[in-house]
Amino acid sequence: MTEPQVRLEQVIEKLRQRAFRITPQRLAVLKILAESKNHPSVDQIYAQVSQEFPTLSLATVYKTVALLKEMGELLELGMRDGSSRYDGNKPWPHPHVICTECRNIIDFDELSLDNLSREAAEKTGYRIINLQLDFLGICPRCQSGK
Amino acid sequence: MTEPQVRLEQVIEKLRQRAFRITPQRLAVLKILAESKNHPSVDQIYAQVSQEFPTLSLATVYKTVALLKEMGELLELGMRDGSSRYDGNKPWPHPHVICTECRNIIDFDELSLDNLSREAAEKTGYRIINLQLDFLGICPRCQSGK
DNA sequence: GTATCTGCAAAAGGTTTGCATTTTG
DNA sequence: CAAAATGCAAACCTTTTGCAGATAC
Repeated sequence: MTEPQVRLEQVIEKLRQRAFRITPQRLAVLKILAESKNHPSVDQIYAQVSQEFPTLSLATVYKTVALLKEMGELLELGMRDGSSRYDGNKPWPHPHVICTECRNIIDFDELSLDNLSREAAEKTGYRIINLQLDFLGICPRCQSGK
Repeated sequence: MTEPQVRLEQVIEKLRQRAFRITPQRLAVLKILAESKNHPSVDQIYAQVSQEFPTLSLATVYKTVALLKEMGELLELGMRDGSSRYDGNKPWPHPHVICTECRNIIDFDELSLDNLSREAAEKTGYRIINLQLDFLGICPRCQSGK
């Protein structure tokens, strides 16, 4: 995991390079995402940043997220219900383990996806751009009925 | 791949066992799903069955799909955009390769997911119930600009 | 005959869009 | 000062829900 403040600087630099503006709202959203080990949803980002910026709108969060995604600086985790969760610290594809009860999401880095990707490309002829591997289950905490 | 007519009989039998009714609408939806190698969406199922049953409603297709899912006789493939595609022939988790241009979906059976599942369970303590592995890319046809 | 299923229309829920206003560089 | 970003509200789209009427067993 990249240090949050380092990661934040990286993304700010990328924004500058492409002449996007560093607004206070963006900066606040960026901060949350740079340290996002909990894979927040847009709603969660909004809720957190709102405390600091009461005038912040959901639309702005959505637009910021879309921008970062387009820049390749944000990993979008599409949930099955149509909503998404985000990882702004490690924006490349990696496996996740998702609790279907409490919706907690953790990384599962023991498995590299590069080989799988290459293999799929060879066997199918597709040019593979992206992949998503999700394990769905019940986390230890929810198993114990906490 | 199970022969479509065999698969159809299997599912009908399961429905009978649980005292669900075999309506003409259900039967028509079931037929499409039993031979679904193209991983149809609800809309596509609806469009196809509508030709035979002009009075069919989307809601009925959704309800049938939900029932089969609950019975474990249908695999739901959650797309990132909130929509879903279905496999009624092989209802257990298996990897897919998805074209982001034409939305064509093919199976990628060279890779077994059972070991991955077990490994994730051991390493994380989660009880793994389900998993989804999707490769996203451009199919050969779309690469050639057809 | 009765519990279940169908089909319509309305509601839901996350996300996107249009546009007037504000702000950044 | 010009171009870009914000914030509001309306629009979108797939899926879900409630309910009256129809139907399988």
